[in-house]
Amino acid sequence: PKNRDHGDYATNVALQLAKAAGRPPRDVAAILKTEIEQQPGISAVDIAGPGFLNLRIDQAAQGEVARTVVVAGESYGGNDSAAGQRINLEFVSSNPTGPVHIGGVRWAAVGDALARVLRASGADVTTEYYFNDAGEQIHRFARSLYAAATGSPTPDDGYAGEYITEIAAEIVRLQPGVLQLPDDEALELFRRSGTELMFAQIRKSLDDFGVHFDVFFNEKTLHDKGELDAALERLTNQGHVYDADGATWLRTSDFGDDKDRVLRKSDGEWTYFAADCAYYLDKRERGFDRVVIMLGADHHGYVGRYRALVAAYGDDPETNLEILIGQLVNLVRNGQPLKMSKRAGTVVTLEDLVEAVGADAGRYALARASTDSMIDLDLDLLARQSNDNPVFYVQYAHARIASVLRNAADLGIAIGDINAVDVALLEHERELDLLAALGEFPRVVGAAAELRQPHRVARYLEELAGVYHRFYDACRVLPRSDAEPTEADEQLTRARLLLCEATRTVLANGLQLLGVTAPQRM
RNA sequence: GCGCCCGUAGCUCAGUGGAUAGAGCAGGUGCCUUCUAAGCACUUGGCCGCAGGUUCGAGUCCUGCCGGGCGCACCA
Repeated sequence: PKNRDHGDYATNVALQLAKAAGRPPRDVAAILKTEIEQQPGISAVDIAGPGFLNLRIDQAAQGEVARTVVVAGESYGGNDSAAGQRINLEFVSSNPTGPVHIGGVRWAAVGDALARVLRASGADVTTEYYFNDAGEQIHRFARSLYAAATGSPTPDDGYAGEYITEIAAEIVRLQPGVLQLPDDEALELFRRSGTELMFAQIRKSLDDFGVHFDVFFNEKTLHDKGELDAALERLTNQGHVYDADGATWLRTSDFGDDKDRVLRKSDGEWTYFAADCAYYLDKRERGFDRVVIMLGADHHGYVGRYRALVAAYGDDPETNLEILIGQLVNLVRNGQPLKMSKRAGTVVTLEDLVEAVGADAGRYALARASTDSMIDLDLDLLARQSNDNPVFYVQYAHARIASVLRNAADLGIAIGDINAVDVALLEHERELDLLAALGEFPRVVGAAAELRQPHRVARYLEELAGVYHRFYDACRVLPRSDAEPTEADEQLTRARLLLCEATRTVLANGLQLLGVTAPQRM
């Protein structure tokens, strides 16, 4: 309950059951009260208001949370809310024609945190990055590199920017003869080497951000292995493909899409969507029963066709597919919106963000917001390293505890035999608040996994950090230098040290789920 | 025109149909002669966009409207 006057735990289950039971809520509550009162660890059950059940648990049972947390250690927070699910989680997947820009960064932070939260909740997760290294945009990329290498102007439909000239120069350095080759051969070499160098740069920047994908999947392999043909054949056999205007179409409108989609254009080229069809099938054949794709709001129009292609295969879009749409990131500097323009050189990349504010501040700022809301990222604010960014509030709590534990060790004070600690001594209001908060963690992680909302973990950590700071302020852990502790004092010290270690564990585990470091000192 | 997301304190945002709507920042007043003051305590600040509806109960669900963002290709 929000209000501790309503007990240590509260439930509205009697209100929920009243209709089905055909009895007034308070009558249902009375029946439950009798049952619950007999359970071990329960000290009181009260019926309140329209039929809430407010439970109080024994002091000792409350304190056991601290011991449970410390014994579980790094595994505390684990739960089974997503147990047994085989999930392929695709995110970022920005084109290998340039660095990961700020839009993709949000998914890197949120997607990676979601993967961690799902794993902690029992899911078998493979994270995947899809490189669109086939098709027209790669040819543009190659032409842009070639132009840059020869000092020609950027093609009208090409890519500009410093990274193009840098990569072009790198290719010329590695392949000194490239400019003497015939045009088509040179272009092919720029395409191949350019995408490889771009891959490497993208992987490096993600790596520096602490995001490590299990699989980097190249679209080109779908083409090379004939998987588009196989997908087309399968969809044709299912009876959902037709020819019109010289093109080959998938009748997605049969499955709720706005209009049918072209698989193969009248010029014989595959569409991007055809590759999507093959890619989905590839994932399914690799054994994933749930294909999860995170997309920016600027791509939400694809949801309909994705669902339709899944249905066209005979799969169930409700269970086999999940598309998570996240709103876009606005870049702000000094409170003014920053327009990104490749020509003006104001493109902000993942590398820029890490360089400007560090991976911790960047990841936390992105991961603490609900993906349903647009966020403004103020680079100056983040770089200031003040408590404008709540990450420092949380990290500070961790560092503060680490300091207490260091001091305890210096004084020769140890928790000792963990089973001998008398956790019933933890009875101060601030201690009980802290114990209650610690006990919530597994449920928070489970909910974050189920709802695909890793930001819940961040918000929880901010709450927990606050509860700890208030505990720290009210409850002295270590003896003062001028004190002569009694045996009772020493027992309380050990119990509080255990509570500190438990809190430190949860803060560290939570930060780990967000891919943020838990510092020993600040 | 159609579709998705948002509208909660001065600002940025939490809030899984429950009890008196929260946090950070900003503003005000205090607290370091002993474990980290990147902290704590107290305080100022709310027609939860508007109007209906469902419900024992709505910031939360439904409908309509207003305002903002994004999207509606044989592009990628």
